[in-house]
Amino acid sequence: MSVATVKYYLREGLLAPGTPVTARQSEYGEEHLRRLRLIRALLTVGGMTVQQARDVLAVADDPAFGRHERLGIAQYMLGPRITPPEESDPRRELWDEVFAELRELLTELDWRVYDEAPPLAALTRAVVTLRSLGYEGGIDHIRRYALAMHPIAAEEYAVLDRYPVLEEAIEATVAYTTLYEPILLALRRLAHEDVSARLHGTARSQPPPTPGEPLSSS
Amino acid sequence: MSVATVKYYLREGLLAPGTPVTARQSEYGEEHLRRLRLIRALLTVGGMTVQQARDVLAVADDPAFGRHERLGIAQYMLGPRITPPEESDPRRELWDEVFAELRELLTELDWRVYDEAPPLAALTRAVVTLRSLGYEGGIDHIRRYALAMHPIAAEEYAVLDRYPVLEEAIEATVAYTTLYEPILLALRRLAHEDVSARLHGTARSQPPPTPGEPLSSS
DNA sequence: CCTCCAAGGATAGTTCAGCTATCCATCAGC
DNA sequence: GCTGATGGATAGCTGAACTATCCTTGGAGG
Repeated sequence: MSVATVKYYLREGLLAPGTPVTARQSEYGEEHLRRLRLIRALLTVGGMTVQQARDVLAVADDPAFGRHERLGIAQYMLGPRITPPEESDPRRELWDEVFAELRELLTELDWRVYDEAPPLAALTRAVVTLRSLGYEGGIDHIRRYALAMHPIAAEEYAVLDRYPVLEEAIEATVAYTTLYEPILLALRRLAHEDVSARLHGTARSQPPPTPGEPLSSS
Repeated sequence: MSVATVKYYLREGLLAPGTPVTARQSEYGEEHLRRLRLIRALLTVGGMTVQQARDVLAVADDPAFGRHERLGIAQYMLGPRITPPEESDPRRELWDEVFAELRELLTELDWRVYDEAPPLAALTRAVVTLRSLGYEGGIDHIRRYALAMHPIAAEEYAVLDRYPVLEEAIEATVAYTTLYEPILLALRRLAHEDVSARLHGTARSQPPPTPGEPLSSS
């Protein structure tokens, strides 16, 4: 990573400035290196924008919040920020309908989440999109997913709760929340591959064509 | 969506040109609209790049492959394309170590996947990153995730197998694979929120601060 | 004490993706 | 024949994430 990039992160507020020893020299410690590694991880593996990373890390660093607030807020900042369509938008009706169904599901599952939770908006949008395309976006599917995810989330939370030092817990929250996402998605796809191979053993008996380049025909 | 954008998608090969009725007029049908909706969904909800969307849709349209190949290849094209570090790269050692562990896990689970499967590279990178940051990237965690995902993947595959018309099945594969990802991730975060609220009921008793704007202090 | 140059800071430039706007030629319809 | 919407090509725009340059400063070697 180049010096210019580090300067850029400093400018953008992702990285705290070192304590200036003199006017022309600042001191950077081990925590700066860790932070830099975390930033790179968020941007590359986590696929976050610099904006998002800044906001998340700002909360993580903000002593104005207590432990659980900081963990919770960090969570809130992590995902994409979806806003519902305008009142006037014709798609709003479908949105409201889906949102109501999802709320009902959450009530049924007895999940204690806020109506304003960003992931709920993201969930609503995804389901709305699926249905708009004419695909199965039924609540039964969602319920199955939800039931599969809950124990995993509980497990993860237990891991996070074991960090005694708040700063480390925050950073761990950010890291786990973000970096386990690609893991989850990759495993889903590997599972697809296995299911596919299992159902029709002959398919893809040879290594599949290399992706990345446009395919031969077409 | 503006006409200019549609032209752009045509140029980029995401959308098949209509059959030219005359030199100054082409005919677009219902399938073009569906394709456009799918493209928008892949780009916005799915978070894909135009490049990726093009490649995936190219396979979906390519009659040179059979049903299962096309489903499989589409899967392969969908995810991010990760390449392992160079042989010379010092991080390569860790990469190989993690990769070997993951292979072993997959063998233990009896999942039939290729060593070259892109999701496997993505998985490896995520685990490598976690460990590089000093976090828990143990195989036991991964196994738990894998066991949770497999039945879900099987269920999804069953849904896809019910599409009789190949073209529809392909498009459905792309749609489901991509659009269920944000659903999965959103549910994981909602589950986190529930677990957190459950463990310390007082935390976040008031609606959390609005994300999107820089917070007050900090 | 003077010079030198590495580090800090500011500013402008670069690259790429994803659009967006303009221009021009064409030809169905009046 | 004239018009004007449409297709096609080309160039421009915007934002994100860097990257390169320049200028300033002040401690260290001489």
